[in-house]
Amino acid sequence: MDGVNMSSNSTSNTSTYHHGNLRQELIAAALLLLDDEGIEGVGVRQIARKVGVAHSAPANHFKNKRALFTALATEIFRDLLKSLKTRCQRRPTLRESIHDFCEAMLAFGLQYPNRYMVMWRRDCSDSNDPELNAAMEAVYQELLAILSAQVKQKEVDLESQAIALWSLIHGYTSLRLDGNLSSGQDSVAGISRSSAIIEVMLDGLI
Amino acid sequence: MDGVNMSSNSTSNTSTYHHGNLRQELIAAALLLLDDEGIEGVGVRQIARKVGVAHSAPANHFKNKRALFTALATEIFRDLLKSLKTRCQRRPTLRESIHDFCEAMLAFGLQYPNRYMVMWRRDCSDSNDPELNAAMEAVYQELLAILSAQVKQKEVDLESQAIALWSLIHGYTSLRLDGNLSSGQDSVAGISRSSAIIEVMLDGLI
DNA sequence: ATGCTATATTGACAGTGTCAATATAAAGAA
DNA sequence: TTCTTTATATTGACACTGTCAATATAGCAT
Repeated sequence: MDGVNMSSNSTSNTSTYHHGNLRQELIAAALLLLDDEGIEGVGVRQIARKVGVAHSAPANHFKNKRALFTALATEIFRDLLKSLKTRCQRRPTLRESIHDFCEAMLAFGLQYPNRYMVMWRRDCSDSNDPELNAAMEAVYQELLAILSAQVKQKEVDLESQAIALWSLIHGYTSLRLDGNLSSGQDSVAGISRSSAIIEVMLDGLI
Repeated sequence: MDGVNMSSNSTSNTSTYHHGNLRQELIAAALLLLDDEGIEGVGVRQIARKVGVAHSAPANHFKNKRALFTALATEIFRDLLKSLKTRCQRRPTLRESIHDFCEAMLAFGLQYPNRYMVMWRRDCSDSNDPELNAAMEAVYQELLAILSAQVKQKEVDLESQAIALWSLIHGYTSLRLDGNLSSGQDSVAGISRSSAIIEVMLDGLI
């Protein structure tokens, strides 16, 4: 209640008491571990070991492993959004905008496959966490904004079109990352498979 | 206490030392456990406990936990295929056939959410297992058969159309099961959301 | 019967997440 | 200053887990 300095960190403050800011370092270490060893490699003790603190130190910053994964997923969603915003400048046609968005999403998944999977693994994180939900919603809203700016009105409502596109790109990326598409299916006739399936969505199946 | 003959296994069905078809019972128990407690609840010891055998008995039938999940996922894929085959009789129009297929897939996911997730979790199972891959491929081929029977030739090749549809339904189902679609989005204007997004795919976005 | 092999049990080991008790460092009040 | 309170870190324990090695048992072929 001192009220002198109100410019900094009125909300998310991880103050520097003992270790500096352990919370941030824990998440950074978790990200490294995630990239290197996969989801299985991300454990409370493992992370603590990596940072160089006692095995139970993380408990001060994260109630439990689930809370840690929740923070991790939130961070990743925010990174994804940043990546989308920089890679998808506004384009003249809706077709190009959609292609950009989808390609950017897929690119993020291919670059950080484990991060991508963690984002959607709600069994690892707290499904009801407001910050996590907000971070995910922000990404979806980015797509919705593209559509609502230029989409033509059809018999199917806008929201359904957004969800369809959202499902398509997420489904394709997931299948790719999980290795559930036969190899050699990544491209066809010189163009990438992702471009092709977006074309299907744009022009219709029949 | 000693002296009493406790060799008479008073418990269950076949009280033989050698269990007969333990492998099958282990998978059955794993399925129950999966439905009830989620993926986290499926453990080697837990399953053994459920069946009533020693904690290390499963090792004779499954090299390790990953092998167990591989067999489990294979079984689930086969169940899904059976379910698809019975629910999707051949329909007069391609539009109806596709709707049937997608609705059946979604229905399976909604009925057995944990089973659905295990199917695609390649980090739990052995990605290179030929039986597992064959079981998955068989489901995909079912969709491909529907398309190739009736689809009109367009500028985009058939395989891309199949992958697009495959991605769409899998993506939508995953989003639903992971709770990543805001509630109240399950239907719109009286028809199910899944029907709406399939319409988007069929007719095209723009 | 005697082996042989498949299968089941037991016990151990290293690893995990989480909790309770304790220690220490920093911030605030006297 | 000194004292107190609070926030953070450590230690040790507990009940788990998956996996391995050694052992026991059952069933089958010879």
